[in-house]
Amino acid sequence: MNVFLKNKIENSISNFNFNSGLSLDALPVEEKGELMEQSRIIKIPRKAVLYSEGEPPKGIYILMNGKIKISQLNFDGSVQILFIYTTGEVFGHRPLLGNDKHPVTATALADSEVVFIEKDQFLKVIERSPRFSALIMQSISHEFTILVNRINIFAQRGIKERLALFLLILNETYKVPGQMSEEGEITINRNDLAGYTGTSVENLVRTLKTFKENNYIRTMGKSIYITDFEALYALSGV
Amino acid sequence: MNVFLKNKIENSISNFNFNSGLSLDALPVEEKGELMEQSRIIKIPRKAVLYSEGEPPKGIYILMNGKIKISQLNFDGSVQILFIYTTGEVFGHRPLLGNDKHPVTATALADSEVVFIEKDQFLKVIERSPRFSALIMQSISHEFTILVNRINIFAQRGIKERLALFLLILNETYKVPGQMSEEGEITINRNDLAGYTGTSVENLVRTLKTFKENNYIRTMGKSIYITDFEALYALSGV
DNA sequence: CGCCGTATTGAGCGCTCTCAACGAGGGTGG
DNA sequence: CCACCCTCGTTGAGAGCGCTCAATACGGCG
Repeated sequence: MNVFLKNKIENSISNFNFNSGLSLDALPVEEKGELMEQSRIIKIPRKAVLYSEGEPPKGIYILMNGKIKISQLNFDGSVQILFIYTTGEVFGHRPLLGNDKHPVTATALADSEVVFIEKDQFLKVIERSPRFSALIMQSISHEFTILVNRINIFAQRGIKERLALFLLILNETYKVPGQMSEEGEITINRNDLAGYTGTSVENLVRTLKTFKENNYIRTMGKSIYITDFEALYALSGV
Repeated sequence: MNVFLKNKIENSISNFNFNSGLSLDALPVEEKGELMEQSRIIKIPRKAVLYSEGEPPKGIYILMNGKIKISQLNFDGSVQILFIYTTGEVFGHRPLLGNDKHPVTATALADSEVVFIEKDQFLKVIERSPRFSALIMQSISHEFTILVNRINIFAQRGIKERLALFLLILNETYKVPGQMSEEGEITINRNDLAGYTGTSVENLVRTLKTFKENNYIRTMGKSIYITDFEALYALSGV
């Protein structure tokens, strides 16, 4: 894939996904140190729940390695996956700041490790550091924009288009950082992918099949690899 | 409608709508004064556009009276309405803080007046006031939660359910503040209501018709009045 | 080998969309 | 004042998409 197209696609995708929206790397050393001094590491095995919908938030989390899915349960029992976080991403801070209970459930998709920072510690550092406040406002505002874009996708596009877009997003999520290849191994299972796309498993499988027949993707076991980025990009209509 | 039920419904609806999410009333007098000193009032006649998708944000707006719709255009020409702002609401601050271009277009649904505050002035006050920063972080974080809930709605529910929910939201938007009656006159036209619900005009009309036949709503001319809040609430499944 | 969770395929139905036509109401110009 | 037009709302018919239910493969693990 030529580099111009690659950039164009990544650029568009970034309007619908906020991997590393909030990075503590941009923080001055003092604030970062202060945050980290009370932190501890939590291990979450695959399928374990980090927090559940309805719980009061206890602190914020930074994902060190693994994958965490953020999902919401419907009254009818169906599950919608909203985000999948990967290494380096910060989460759990928004309900803390907004005085909400957790609106979502966080579950490990793979064995994961997170750094946990206590609510009080986090709020204390924020209060003292305008720099940190500004960083958070910037990140959440940007993420707000991204969610608005997503609502549009869900309200207006069919499953083919949505899946095309989410595969491109997942490729970003699953590709190995620092590696030149733009192709990631998407290891999410069909049920979760259906919940992410907002459809049933059967429909998801059928759509994947047509993508395979068109050589947009290929599969090995349960893993999915994108073979034609441009086609998916065109299909997603973004 | 008994007061217990009314509260339950309003409470649930507030998870999907953020009327008055950010209110400057909670600001200390000095900050508010500083913000307002450079402000000016802009009149926007019905159907006029306040700002368009893709423009760089110039400042923030406080709606004094009227109604402003926030919409996004799709590549296929369809329009999704995301919010409808009413008196007292603040908007346009998020792209400013997130360094984004406007992701949406703001159009007057009725003759409106807004207070406009310059970008620089707004950012200056924020920088100086941790109190203001905290207020904004709280508001945007909460709004983020609401958008997450909405994505779920669009991804998982059919048109009947969505329309039931949005009618309840619009009732809050259109009811006269301070008036005891919980019933508002929803004056939005069919095309906009379809764009808000995320469906076609024809489908919208049909769904409205079944609501009328079930006595959930009644219409007078183009206005819609809710007659059975409980039924719509149950239907919305929230 | 049998079990269980996951993936895939098939069939049929219902919902939603699109295209098309018609109706109602308001405004304008003759 | 009336005829016309334009916008908005409503109704009908047919096609296609996406859902559910049901059955069948597949693969790891005891």
